[in-house]
Amino acid sequence: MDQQKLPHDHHSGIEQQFDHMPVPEAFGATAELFKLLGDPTRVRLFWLLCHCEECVLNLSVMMNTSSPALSHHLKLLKTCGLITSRREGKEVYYRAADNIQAEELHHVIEHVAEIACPD
Amino acid sequence: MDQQKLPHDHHSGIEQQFDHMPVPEAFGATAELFKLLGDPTRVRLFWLLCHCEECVLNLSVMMNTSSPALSHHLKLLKTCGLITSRREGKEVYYRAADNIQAEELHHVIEHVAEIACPD
DNA sequence: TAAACGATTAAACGATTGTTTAATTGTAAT
DNA sequence: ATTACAATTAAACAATCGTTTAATCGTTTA
Repeated sequence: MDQQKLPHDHHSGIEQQFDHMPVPEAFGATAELFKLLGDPTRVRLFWLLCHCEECVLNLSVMMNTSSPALSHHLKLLKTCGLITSRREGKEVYYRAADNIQAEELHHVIEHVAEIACPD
Repeated sequence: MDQQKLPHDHHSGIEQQFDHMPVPEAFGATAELFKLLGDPTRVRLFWLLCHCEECVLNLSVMMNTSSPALSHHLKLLKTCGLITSRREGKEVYYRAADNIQAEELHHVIEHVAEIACPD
């Protein structure tokens, strides 16, 4: 929102206020996070990983999804830092990351979806 | 997650806990909301409407987007109840809806995007 | 009632996304 | 080494999404 004049002047004082409107790029990372949880499989998977740490095979059964598909979703969630993983023998365990973004998004899921979370 | 046995037993007590795991449908509405804000244009538009009430033409200039495109996004946001509109003469004014979902998502945007919000 | 203006809708296009199937990598046990 | 098992990667496909262009709808004013 640079200094240009708006077509209509509704006397809302909006022009001065938004001369310093954040540039589009400022929202890119946020949109990316939301897009990640904008898939039914993925938001359910993330919610699940907020409540347990499990290996891919168990997760795929809990989620009723093929493991290649799940692996794909896990990779996306991990790339954005929403979940972490550790290998133990042949298995890789995933769980929600321990950061503010993950906590806040978990909270929103609970609140918006009105899902009763365990413990 | 019905009563079925998991492939691996990691003794985490996860099986009992998630016998009452929410069904996939429970996450549908939440995913829909996140998907809505998973677009850079739309999340920026929503953020803008959290801070002002404006007509489509002004919004399209602020957003640097064509009005048909903007109209499309506005419709989506309105359908999910994140924004409201009122007509005044030839113009239609939009603003963020006054509900918990909108407030909470606005808060997440601020927090995650680390955007300094006016006033 | 015409003309002008703001907003919305419709159709079409290119781009992105999620799933499937098959092949591959990594680790442990025989 | 070779077999078995868990996880990931690759390629291909249908489906969805966001933008553009053009046409239409609704309201106000001349």
